[in-house]
Amino acid sequence: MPRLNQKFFHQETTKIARELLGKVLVRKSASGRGDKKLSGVIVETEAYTGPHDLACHASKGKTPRTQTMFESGGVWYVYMIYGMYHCLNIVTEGEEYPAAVLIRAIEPLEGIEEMKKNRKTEKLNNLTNGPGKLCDALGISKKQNCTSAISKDSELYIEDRGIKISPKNIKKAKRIGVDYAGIWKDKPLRFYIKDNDFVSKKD
DNA sequence: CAAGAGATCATCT
DNA sequence: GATGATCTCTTGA
Repeated sequence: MPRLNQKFFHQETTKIARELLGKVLVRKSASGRGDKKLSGVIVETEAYTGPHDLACHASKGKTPRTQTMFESGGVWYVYMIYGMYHCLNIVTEGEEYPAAVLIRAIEPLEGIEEMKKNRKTEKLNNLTNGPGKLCDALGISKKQNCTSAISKDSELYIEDRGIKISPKNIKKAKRIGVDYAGIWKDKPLRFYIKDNDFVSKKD
């Protein structure tokens, strides 16, 4: 299966956010006994489009936390929020241009039993339907911050398995939880697959 | 079902 | 010292 490469992540951020729908997020971990492979189809994303975007962490400038966003597109940006959850983003566009796409929800594909263990629930539709939940299910933490999504030995990457999402079935909406962002809070920069059960919030 | 509160800490002022 | 790109649980209709 072809992995998304640097060329893909150097496109415009909103385009990437849309095109990530239907792609497959793959988490390989060599921890414990034997290799584990966890994966799911990306069904919801949000674009954080650059230094001018007041919802984007990097709009406050380059700091120890946001410097990951200034890397060349194709590395993971993982941060902790509310003291207890992690959010997974893929950095986009060129070096020194801070932008990223937040992966908000996936539909579980492989490793579902492992995800249930990680999440301590049996409910399939409560495993990965939110940014904090999917990090929990896939065992993602700040260890993955600033690691590559495109290098050969990456434990976390995105595949194109040929799933095509028709533009008709892509919904646009305002982003979640960014009410502080002035005129940027209502911009339609959230994308999700219409009628998918694993989307975190619908309008 | 909706609304509200509490959890809990890295980050920046 | 305040706050957040969230989630879960409790309460009450």
